[in-house]
Amino acid sequence: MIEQVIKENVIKAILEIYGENLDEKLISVQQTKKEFDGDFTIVVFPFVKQLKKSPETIANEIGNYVKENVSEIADYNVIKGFLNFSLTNQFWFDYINNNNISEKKFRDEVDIALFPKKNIKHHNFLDSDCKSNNLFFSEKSEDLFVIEYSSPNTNKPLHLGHIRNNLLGYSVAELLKESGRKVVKVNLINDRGIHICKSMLAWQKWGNNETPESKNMKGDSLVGKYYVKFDVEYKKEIFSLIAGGMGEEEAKQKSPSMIQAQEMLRMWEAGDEETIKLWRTMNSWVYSGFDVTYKRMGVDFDKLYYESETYLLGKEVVQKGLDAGILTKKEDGSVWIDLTKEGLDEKLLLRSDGTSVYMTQDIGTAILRFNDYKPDKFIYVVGNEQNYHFQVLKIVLDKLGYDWSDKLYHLSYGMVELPDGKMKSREGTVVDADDLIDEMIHTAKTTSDELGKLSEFSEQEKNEVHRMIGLGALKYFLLKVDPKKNIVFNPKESIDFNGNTGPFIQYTCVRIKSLLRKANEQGIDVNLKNLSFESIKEFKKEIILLKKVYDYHLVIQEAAIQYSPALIANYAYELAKEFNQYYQENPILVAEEDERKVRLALSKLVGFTIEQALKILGIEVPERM
RNA sequence: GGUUCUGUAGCUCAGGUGGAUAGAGCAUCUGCCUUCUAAGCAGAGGGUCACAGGUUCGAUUCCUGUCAGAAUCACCA
Repeated sequence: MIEQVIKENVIKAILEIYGENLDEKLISVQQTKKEFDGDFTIVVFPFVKQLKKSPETIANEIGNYVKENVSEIADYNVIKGFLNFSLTNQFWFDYINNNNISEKKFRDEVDIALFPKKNIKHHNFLDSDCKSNNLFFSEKSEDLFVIEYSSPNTNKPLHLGHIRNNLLGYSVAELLKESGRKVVKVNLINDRGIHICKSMLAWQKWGNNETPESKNMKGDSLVGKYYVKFDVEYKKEIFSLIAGGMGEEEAKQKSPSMIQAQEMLRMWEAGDEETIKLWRTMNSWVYSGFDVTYKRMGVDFDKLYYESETYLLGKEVVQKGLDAGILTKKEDGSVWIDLTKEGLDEKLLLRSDGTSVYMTQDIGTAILRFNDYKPDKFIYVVGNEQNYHFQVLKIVLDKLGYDWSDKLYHLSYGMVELPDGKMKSREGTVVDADDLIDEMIHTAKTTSDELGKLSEFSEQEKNEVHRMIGLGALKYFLLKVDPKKNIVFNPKESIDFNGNTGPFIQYTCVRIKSLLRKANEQGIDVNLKNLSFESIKEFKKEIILLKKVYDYHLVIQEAAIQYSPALIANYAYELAKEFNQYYQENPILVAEEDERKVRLALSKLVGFTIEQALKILGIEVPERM
């Protein structure tokens, strides 16, 4: 790392020139802003107090020393208190030449991940070389991360909010892997509970034995239809009870449908055969629907947990806590934990009828998962509407004596809202996941057909490209935003395909692939090794691009620490934009031989880096578009 | 009311650990395809970084307060 070298030499300079030991924390090496000459900058203001000279003098004296002592430094300049260093071209030449070590294992992995369909002919960035230890691999960390995401309820189809969750979870997992951590992706399926009973009850009462086959409907949609139906009938009942003179709270409790749903939950927890059978059937419909949607989104899991298999453990633990006097039982039989000392309220852990609630189940699954993996960190990708829930969960586990509770991390993300507010499943104001994906792919197809660049492709190949672009646009749209911020999605304005978008970045990558393909056809060697730089006079724009590539591993580490794919998305965009400028201004294939080799090598390196970044976002790059 | 989060161009968003003249995209306007993919490039206009204090050589960034918005505080999940 050249930054470290500069830093160390600044310290040495200060020691030798001024005889002072400078606190390392005062030195920050940052990239020089574009408007100024140089590659890396030291801000000397923090040294002024200790060294008792003017900023300009200090900067010049340090600059001179470092230039003399570090061979990679070509020159320096001083503007006010800013000391700007320029690196030698040789440094960047070496950088390209040294970053082309062949890594077959890596090549195979990426090849399979990126190009599962071998029938499309493609140029692969990795087919010769292009992976380096110091550029793309960071130090291996032994930390094991368990990341839970998706966590669907099996009573309704997935909507746009779930898409954000799934993409975020998948992407953070990929990001952590790329940063050198070990990752296990898990999905906790909320397959039981009062909400599931609601759709079961509605289907039983009004379903006329409909099945996904008989209605030719996706299973999750069919079940979701009955979840909505329950709510409609429930509201009607409350309305008529209130009209009969009952108070609203009482009406909510005494509505026949609600009482029946609660009874069904009791039956379920008691293991009633018929209830369990219905539950199995309807859940299986939902799972086959989810499978389709997960596949389209391109997300996957290493391990599935079902709440129906973990909630009993939660109940057991709660009982133990009760015996130990940590929890309290009220007269009606309900079990609570008192968190008033922590500045929170009392929290219910078991209902008066003995059935378990959300918190009970989460206690159970947390313990089970810890025992399964003994991870260094648990990440829960769950919306910010549950901030309070996770705050409580950590405290409850801690109180119950689980000292690993501080390993839980709630990766809280913002809601996806419509222009007029929140999406609500029960009221039908949701953007359905399958519908939206269809729309995105359709828009990609329309645009693509207008441009007409895929005329040589078969229908099947075209569809594959449209799928990649439509999903690329959707994924980038959702992932480029800081996770904790809310996203407003306006269904009337379609998601962009131009500008700061997924397709823009994909397009840049496709252009590079095209270049390399043409070079290949013309018999031009695109091997990056042993490049000759002697005949190259101007290398300025190339350095700007290389600096961006050089940033890749820094961005990965920072993004991993922050659990933020948004940083990767923005990086990919900046790199793509930078390359497009370069591409526009500099002929590559028709350049003179040495220059052509260097430019191709650089293009290849950039293309590879962009594709890597997009892979972390779950975005694929087609061969043409 | 308590807790947490957000507030940057008309709109959607970037702005590591405080640093130089706050950046992109969309939208509006102007140029660039007989040369490697124009889903592109170049340029113009557009800002009291919500507001007020504080910390210091320096604050969009850190601290406090105010205002505005969101989430949550359920025998829903």
